[in-house]
Amino acid sequence: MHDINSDTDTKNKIFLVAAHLFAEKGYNGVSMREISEHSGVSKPMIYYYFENKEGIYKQLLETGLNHGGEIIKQALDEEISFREKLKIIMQKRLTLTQIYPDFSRFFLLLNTSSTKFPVTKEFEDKIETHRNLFKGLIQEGIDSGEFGPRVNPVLAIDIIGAVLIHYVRKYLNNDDMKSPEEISDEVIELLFRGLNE
Amino acid sequence: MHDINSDTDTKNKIFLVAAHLFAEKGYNGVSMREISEHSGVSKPMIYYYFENKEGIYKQLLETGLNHGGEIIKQALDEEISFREKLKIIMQKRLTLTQIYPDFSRFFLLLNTSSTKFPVTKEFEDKIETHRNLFKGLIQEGIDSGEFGPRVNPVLAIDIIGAVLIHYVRKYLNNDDMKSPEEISDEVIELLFRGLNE
DNA sequence: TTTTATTTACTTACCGTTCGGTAGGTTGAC
DNA sequence: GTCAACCTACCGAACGGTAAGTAAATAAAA
Repeated sequence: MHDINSDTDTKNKIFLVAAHLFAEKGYNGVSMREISEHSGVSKPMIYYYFENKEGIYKQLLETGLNHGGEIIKQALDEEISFREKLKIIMQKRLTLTQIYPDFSRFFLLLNTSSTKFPVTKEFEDKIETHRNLFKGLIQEGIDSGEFGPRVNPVLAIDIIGAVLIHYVRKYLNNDDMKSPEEISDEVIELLFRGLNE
Repeated sequence: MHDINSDTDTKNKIFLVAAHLFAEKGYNGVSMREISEHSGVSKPMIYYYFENKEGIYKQLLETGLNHGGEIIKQALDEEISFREKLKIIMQKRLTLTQIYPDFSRFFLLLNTSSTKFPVTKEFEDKIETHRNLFKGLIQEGIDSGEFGPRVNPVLAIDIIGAVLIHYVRKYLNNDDMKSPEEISDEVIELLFRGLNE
C-alpha cells in the first residue's frame, strides 16, 4: 500500500527510519521511541500515520514483497535463455541490495529467522506466490533442456536460491564487492559448469 | 566453559530453555521472566548461575562454537578425498541440526542477522578461526586438484558455505527431509558435476 | 561426637527504567 | 468553523536486575 516516493514527508521519514532500525536490530530490538527520535517525528505522530508497531512492520513487508515480485515477473517476460534469466534476476536483486540496503537487510532477517511475528496469513500467501514464480522459472530450465538430464530440479532450486541469498548477505556486509553483473555472471556459470571442471 | 552434560540440574535447565527461546525469538524477543517461567527456575537463581542476560547468550555462543569447531577438525584429520570430507562435514552438521535443533537455530540467527549484540571481540576471533579452518579445507581441494582449473576458489567457498547453511535451515523448518547422508551426497555431487550435465 | 560457623541453593518482594500506546490540547490552512 | 497535522504529558505493564533473608548441607572447632 505504501509507495516509497509518495505520501507525506513525515510518513516517509518514519517509514525509512523504521526500515533501517528493524533491519539492524530486528523487530523486538527497536522501540517506538527510537523510531521517533531517529526520524525527528514525535511518537504520537507515528501512531497517527501507522496503526501501531506491527502496522509499520507489515507495511514494510508489503512494500518490499511487491517490489521483489516485479523483478522476477519482468525477467520471466524477456526473450532470453533460462541461464540469462537467472543471471538477470540475480543481478537485479544485487543491484536492489546496493540501492536499498535497509530494505534488503530487513528481508534477509525475515527469510532467515523463525521468529513468530506479524507475518500473518496474508503474507504467507504472498510469499508462497513468490516461491511459485521462482519454481516456474526453474521449470523453464527443465523444459528447455538447459539443465542436464541428471539434475534433480528440487536440488537445483535449493542451490540457486541459497547462493542468491548468500550473495545478497555478502553485499550487505562487504563494500569491496565486484559489480552485480560480474558476480552474477561468474556464479551462475560456475554453478552450471560444476566445481570439477 | 559450559558443558551441556555437567554442572547442576538447575543451571542446565536454564541453559536449555534459554537456547530454545533465543533460537525462536532472538535476543531482544526473550525476557528473563520468560526464561524463568519456562524453566521453572526463579529469576534471581538465573542471576545466581549467570552474570546477566548477555552472560547466558555468551555461554551459549561459546558452547556452540566449540562444538562446531570440533566437527571440522575431525573431518580434516581423516584420510579421505576432499570431496568426501565436504560430504562428511555437511552430513555431520545436518545430523547435529537434528539432535540439537535449538542450538542450531540459535546459530542460524547469529550467522544471519547483523544485530549489534553481545558478540564481543573474543567471539569475533573464534568465528574467524572457524572461517580459517574452512578456508584451509578448500585449499586442500585446490592443492589436490579436485577443483577444476577454471574454478575460482573464493566463489567455491561462498557457494559451498551458502548451500550448507541453506540445508541447515531447511532441516529446521521441514520434517519430511531425506537423511543427512543422502542429502549431503546428492548436493555435493551435483555441485561438482554442475547443473548442465 | 556434638556444636558452631560457613557456604550453597534457594525464596519473596521490590527497585528504577523503558516499553507500547493514548488522552487531550494547540495550531494553521482552507 | 472545521479538520488535518502536530504537541506535551502521561498511563499501566513489562523490562533487567537486586536486596535481604532462609533452609539445608558441609566444614571446622569443641
